[in-house]
Amino acid sequence: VGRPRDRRRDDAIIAATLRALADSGFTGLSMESVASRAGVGKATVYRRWSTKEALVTDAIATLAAVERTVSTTGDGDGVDGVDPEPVRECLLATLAALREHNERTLAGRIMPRLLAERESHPDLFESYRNRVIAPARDRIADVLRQGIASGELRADLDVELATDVLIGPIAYPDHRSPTDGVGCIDGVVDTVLRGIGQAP
Amino acid sequence: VGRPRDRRRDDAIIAATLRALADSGFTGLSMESVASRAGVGKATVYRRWSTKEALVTDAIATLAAVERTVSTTGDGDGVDGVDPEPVRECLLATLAALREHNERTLAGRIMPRLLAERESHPDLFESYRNRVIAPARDRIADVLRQGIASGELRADLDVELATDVLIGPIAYPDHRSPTDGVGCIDGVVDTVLRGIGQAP
Amino acid sequence: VGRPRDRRRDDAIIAATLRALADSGFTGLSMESVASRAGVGKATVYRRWSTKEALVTDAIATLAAVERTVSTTGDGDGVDGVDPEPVRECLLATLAALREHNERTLAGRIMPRLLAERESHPDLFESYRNRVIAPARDRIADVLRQGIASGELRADLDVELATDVLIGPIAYPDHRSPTDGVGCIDGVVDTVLRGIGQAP
Amino acid sequence: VGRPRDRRRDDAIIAATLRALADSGFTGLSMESVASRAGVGKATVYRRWSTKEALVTDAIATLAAVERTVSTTGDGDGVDGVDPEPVRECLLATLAALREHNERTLAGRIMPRLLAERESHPDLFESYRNRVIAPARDRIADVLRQGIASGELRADLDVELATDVLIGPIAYPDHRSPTDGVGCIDGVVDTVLRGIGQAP
DNA sequence: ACATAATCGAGACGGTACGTCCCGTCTTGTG
DNA sequence: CACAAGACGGGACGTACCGTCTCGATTATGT
Repeated sequence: VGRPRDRRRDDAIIAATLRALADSGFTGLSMESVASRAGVGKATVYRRWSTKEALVTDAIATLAAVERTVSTTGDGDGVDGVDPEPVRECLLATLAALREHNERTLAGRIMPRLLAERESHPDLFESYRNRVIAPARDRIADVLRQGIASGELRADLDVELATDVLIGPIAYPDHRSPTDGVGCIDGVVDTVLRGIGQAP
Repeated sequence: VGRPRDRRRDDAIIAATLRALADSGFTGLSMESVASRAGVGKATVYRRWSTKEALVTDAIATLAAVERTVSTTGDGDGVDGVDPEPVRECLLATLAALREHNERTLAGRIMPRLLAERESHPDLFESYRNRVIAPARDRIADVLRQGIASGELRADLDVELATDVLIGPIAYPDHRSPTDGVGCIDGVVDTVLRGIGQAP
Repeated sequence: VGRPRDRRRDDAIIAATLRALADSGFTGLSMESVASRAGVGKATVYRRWSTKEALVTDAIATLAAVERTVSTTGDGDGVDGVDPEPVRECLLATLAALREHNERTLAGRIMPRLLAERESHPDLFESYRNRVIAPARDRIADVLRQGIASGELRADLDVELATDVLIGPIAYPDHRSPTDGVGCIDGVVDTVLRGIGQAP
Repeated sequence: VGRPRDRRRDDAIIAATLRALADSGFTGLSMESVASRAGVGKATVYRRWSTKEALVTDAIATLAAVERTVSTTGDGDGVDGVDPEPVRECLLATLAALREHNERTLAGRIMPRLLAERESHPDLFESYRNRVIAPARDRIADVLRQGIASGELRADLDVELATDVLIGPIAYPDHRSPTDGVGCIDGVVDTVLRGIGQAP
């Protein structure tokens, strides 16, 4: 009995939390700013999440993982062999999707915040890793495993290591000088595919 | 005329600033905490740096770049052929030195802080990039160029791209799951050297 | 709309202000000490009075004037003549009431503070004069005018001057040596009544 | 041995102390402001007076008492009777001299400061009383005693009480409304001389 | 219909952190 | 040594912000 809670407030608060997290990080985030951004009274926030940790944890849990690229799903057998370089194309498509997802959603801006506060709040980054990073790495690893199966990639390939070197320039685009930078996906893929060593 | 300033205070304040920056980031850093960490009155800090920006900028400027590894300097011709794989060894040594420098000094803990606040304070991250990141990338690029000259590496290698894929797992070790993790330098170098594609 | 202000805080703040004013004067008074004395947060004080001047001005305005002595009111005609020396008795009662009021309330301790800072803050002293001093002088002047009307006092008496000489030892009891001092009301009244000159 | 102290600094410091005392009172006075007003380094002040109390005490001790009025000295017998009202004239001259001295020197501005802080620093006010107030009262009392001796004043006069009522309007001129005010010495003297009561 | 009870926005409230300012102590170089 | 200039640590105060609380208004629900 009594006035029921308005479910739309939940969504507004979560969205406001993600925006505040992207703008200020966990420490800089305050329940007051979340309430203000959501156009909601402070009591309405505290009635649902009693602590900042609980609120942010739930907000991170809603971060959608990158959607599975259509081209990687479906086949994998390559019985017809219509595509001469399916692995290279799949990698390019997957990495481009990751980059686009990173730049479009708040996840790309939230990650460095959580990474910076990993020492003081390791659980938050861990939650982010499971929700966003792990699925993204899985997309790449899937392509790599597919390539191994099809014989295009080395059989002794360490998938995790290869994922590391492929995802690095995507996940941390700020590492290079800003003048260079964008649109290097093709170069990264080719560099890693062929290797930098002189062919024997 | 008057009592001269004590130069030791400058050093103590800069050191305290770096520690505070590593612990709290730029926004979370307060002049009061710096003074307290340095065992110094607040007026002593403000007498030298009137704003937080000026103090942090100067502090970042003192961050020592990683020292040039001895093995990369010296020779490079390899005329006698005593070293069968000089490029691989040089890369391993350089990357290990970078990782060690990252973990030992505060630079490794300061970087994610500055990266997280790059949107609001791009100049600070830019300063850090020039002071720490650029020299570190130069170490790797030097080795790569040396390898190209000696014929061990492809002549058409894009040095910047190769640096990206090599430095990624070192600069951002937290990207992988913590259970995996450490000591993958050999794997990264070998993966990039040989390439992941099936040898033709 | 919103939570309404608690009126009891106003009273507590005003009372604390008067105490602080008596203890430290206007310059020495700080909003922080007022808040502390009132058992109130600083924001609660600033929400009501944005400046120290406004707060102290309002506090002084609440200083109650000395209440009108009962014996001076009421009659004045003296038709029955039952009281052979009504003016002397009335003066004694009035001056005693003033002294008692001065010593009991904070007004007596606040006055020298405001007087000392009259140069820098003349408005505060002026407010005090209107609230406390003027009513007190009026009590005496009333008695004097009544005495003139009844024929007990000189018709050509300058009421203001007579008030001056009568109120002086009451308002500034510290002027005399502390060893002498107290309880001289009778002497003052008789001295002023009879004059110090040899009767003609 | 060594450089001797400059005696002129002592005078400058004392003068600066009195000015600071008049402007800010004892609590508001700081050694720094004294040194600044005196055009002297802080160490020069502390070399001579180690505490603020010692400095202010010495400064008050230098406050000159009001000089004895010429008309009160000299004769006093009045055997020839050339002066029909010597007491009235002497009182007027003495009170005028006191008022002039009060307004001209810093003593008049220092007194309310010390009076306001009498509770916290009774010794300072006591020192001031002995140095300034007591001599001033003595000037009046001398005239009164002379008048008693000459028969012009009542033989049973309480000199202290009469001094109280006479000096009040001079010592505390701010008690009256500022619109009235100045030049009331004649009125005060006549009022006290003749008394306010109807002549019998 | 309508009383009930919980939700909701607004804002008061106490507490805390921080930058500014000021003071007394000290440490220089100069006379 | 005296003297000024000024560095130094410490502390007080006003500002701003946050989490908790209290209010009046609103809104479904159950009788």
